[in-house]
Amino acid sequence: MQLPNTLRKFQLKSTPCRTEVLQLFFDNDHALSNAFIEKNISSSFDRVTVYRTLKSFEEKGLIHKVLDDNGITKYALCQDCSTHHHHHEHVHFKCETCGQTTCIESVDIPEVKLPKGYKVKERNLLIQGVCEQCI
Amino acid sequence: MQLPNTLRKFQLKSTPCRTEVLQLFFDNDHALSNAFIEKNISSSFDRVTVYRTLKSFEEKGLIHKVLDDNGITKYALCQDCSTHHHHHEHVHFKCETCGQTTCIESVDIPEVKLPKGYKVKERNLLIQGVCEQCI
DNA sequence: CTGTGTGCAAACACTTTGCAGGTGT
DNA sequence: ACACCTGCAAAGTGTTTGCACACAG
Repeated sequence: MQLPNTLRKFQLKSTPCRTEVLQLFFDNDHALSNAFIEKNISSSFDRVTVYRTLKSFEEKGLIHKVLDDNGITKYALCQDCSTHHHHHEHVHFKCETCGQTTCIESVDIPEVKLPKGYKVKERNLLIQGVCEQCI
Repeated sequence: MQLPNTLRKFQLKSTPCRTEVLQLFFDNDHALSNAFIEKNISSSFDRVTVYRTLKSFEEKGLIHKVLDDNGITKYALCQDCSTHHHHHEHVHFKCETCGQTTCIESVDIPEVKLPKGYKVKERNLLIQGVCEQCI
């Protein structure tokens, strides 16, 4: 019963697809791609529906895009978006072996001093390497 | 005469396409995408040839991939690859207005302490905002 | 001469758009 | 009841592959 509540909190209608996608986000502690969701979702939804689900989740601030080194888009839950007003400036780690990207919530992106004239809006730090499980 | 020399230095045969692509990298101080090269190259080469040119440049260490927030791949010259053995851990800045991604060579990525168990291989810091010209 | 670069056609992968019909509130 | 979510088909965009020919060293 938590899923529909969360959806409602973000002004999203509660539907089967949305509930199951959200469930996946809760069950996995790494960033999810459209392809991953298609493969791992219990019911089968249209590829397009999943794309649209992710897009509306993002628009409402429930998830955020996570940078990836290859071209595919991944999303992760905004842990504290509701409280901290879109704070997701933590480090992301991508394992070269298993391909999973995890949010390292405990590590903030350090302050960076840019030359004059740059107006900073968003910062993304992606670290690549091998994760605990794959070593 | 500098272009063929550079190519030779990286064990790349000197051809018209390669020379002109390399020229573009020298003329522009921002990261280049395949599309940009196609549009701005003087002679006209096949889209595929440009892809392959970029790929071989990267393999030989002449250019490196630059992260981008949307899916398209961009490359930039490895300024010191020859001397510092693949050192391109500087900050990248992408302007939301003009879309250009520039390497901020002067700013290194600060040290980050990850939790135990992560083996770090590569680090990418992408800062988004508005650049000097677009403010 | 030989390995490799190039062009063309086609395939592939990921994502978006349009529209008709179904569903949540 | 109405807005909006969903599925299907199709198109769009970025990238890769296969093959025959051309070219640099």
